[in-house]
Amino acid sequence: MPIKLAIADDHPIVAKGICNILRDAANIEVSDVYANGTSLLKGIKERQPDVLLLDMHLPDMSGPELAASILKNYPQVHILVLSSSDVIFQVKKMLKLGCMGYLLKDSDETTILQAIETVYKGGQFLSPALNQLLIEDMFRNKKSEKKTTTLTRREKEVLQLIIDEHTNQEIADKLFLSLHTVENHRISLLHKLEVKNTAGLVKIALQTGLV
Amino acid sequence: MPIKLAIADDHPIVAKGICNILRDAANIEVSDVYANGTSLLKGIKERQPDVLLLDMHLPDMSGPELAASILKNYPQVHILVLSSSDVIFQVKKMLKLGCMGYLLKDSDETTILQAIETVYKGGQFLSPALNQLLIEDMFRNKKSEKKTTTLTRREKEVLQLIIDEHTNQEIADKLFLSLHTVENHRISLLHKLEVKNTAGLVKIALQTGLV
DNA sequence: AATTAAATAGTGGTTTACCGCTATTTTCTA
DNA sequence: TAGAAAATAGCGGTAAACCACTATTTAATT
Repeated sequence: MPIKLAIADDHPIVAKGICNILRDAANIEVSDVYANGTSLLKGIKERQPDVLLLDMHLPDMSGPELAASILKNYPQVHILVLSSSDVIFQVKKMLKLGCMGYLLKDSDETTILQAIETVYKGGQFLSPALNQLLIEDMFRNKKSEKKTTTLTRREKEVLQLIIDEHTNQEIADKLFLSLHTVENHRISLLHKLEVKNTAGLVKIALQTGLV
Repeated sequence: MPIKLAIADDHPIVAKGICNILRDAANIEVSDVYANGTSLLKGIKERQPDVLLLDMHLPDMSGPELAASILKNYPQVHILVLSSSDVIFQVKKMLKLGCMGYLLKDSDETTILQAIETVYKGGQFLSPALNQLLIEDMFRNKKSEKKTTTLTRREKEVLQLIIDEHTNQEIADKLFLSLHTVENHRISLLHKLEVKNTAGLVKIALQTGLV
C-alpha cells in the first residue's frame, strides 16, 4: 500500500513538478492537491493523507496557522513543510508546532523522495542546508531558551509600515499613536527578531513572509 | 514541427513542473533543461531552441548577464523570462535587453502555454499582473526617460553590506573608504532604485536578487 | 480574582541616516 | 584621445533611528 501524499501549494508549477518527480516512485501516491488553505482544511476533513507537503505561503492562510489547525485535529498526519526560505526563525516555529520536516524548494529529486519517506515512517527530516544553520543557532542561543518568537498584532502592523518605507512619525500618524509608542514597538521588533537595524527587520520580514 | 523549448532553472521542482505542464501540449517539445548559466551557455552553442524559458536567478550567473550574452550571439532565440519577482525595475531591464516575455512563477498552466506560444510567434508576453504595474510606472516616469538603472560594482558592494546590517562607518572600514564616500554610494542607491530609505533598499535588493 | 502580556506614553540622550552641494582622480569607452 | 561615468572625499546641516529606562492602562488567560 503506497504512501498517501497530499500537496498544498498555490503554484501550479511547483505542484506539477512534485507530481512529476513522484510519478516514478511506486511507493508514493499523490492523493490530493490543494491550492489554498481553505480547500486544504476542507479536503483534509474528508480524507487524511499520510504525509502533507505544506507550502509555507498559501494565499489565504499562513503556514503556522494551517499546521497548528491540522495537527490539532489530525495529529496522525505527518507534515513536511515546503519553503524557499531558510530563515531559522521560521524553521523552528514550524518544528515546534509539530511538523516532522522542513524541505527547501531547491532540493533535488532524491532529497524530496527521501524526505517524504523519512517523514512517513515517523522520522524527522531537515534539508541539509538547515542542519548547519540550526546548530549555529543553538550555539548562539545557549543561555536564553525561549527564542521562537511570535510578533504581536501591533508589531506586525508597525513592521509592515516600516517595510513600506514609512518613518516612525508617519507610522504614528497612520495608527493614531504617539511617536514614542512606535519607537517602542520598533525596538521590540529589533530585539525579538535579533537584528541590528532596519535592514535586518526588512530582511527577516521578507524572507519569512512574516508580513 | 513542434516548438523547441529549452528550460534554464536550478530548481528541479520548477523544471519538472513545467515539463509536466507541457507534456500534454503536442506542439511544444522540451529539448533541453539546464540548471545553471554555464551549462546553458555551453548547450545553447550547440543547439538553439526556439524559445528559452530563463529563470531570473541561476546560481552562477545573473538573468541579465545571460540574456545579454545569448541575445548577442543568437538573436533568433526568443527568451521568456521566468521569475517570482514582480519588481518593475527588473522587468524593464530584461525587456530592454531584448527578452520577449516575462512570466511570473505563480502563473497557471493556460498562461504558461499561451506565453510560450506567443513568444514563439514573435509576439511579446507579460504576466497580467505586470501590465498594470508597467502602466503605473510609465505614468510615474512621464518626464525622465532613462530609468532602467544598473548599479555599479561599488554600489552593489555597499548594498550587500547594508543588507548585512552594517552601518556606513562599518562599511567604510571594511572597504577602506571614507565615511563620506559610503554615504555618497548609499544616496546614489536611494536615487537609482527610487526608494526613500534603508527599508526600501533592502526590499528591492531582496526582491530582485540584485545582490 | 489574580497574574501576565500587550499596548500605550513618556524622558533624555547618542548614533546613524539622509540630503545637497563641490571637487579631484581614476577608469571606461566611443 | 577626448569625454563620460565611476569612485573617491569633503562640508554643513537636518531628520530619523536607536537605546535604556520608567510607568499606566488594557486585554487575555489561568
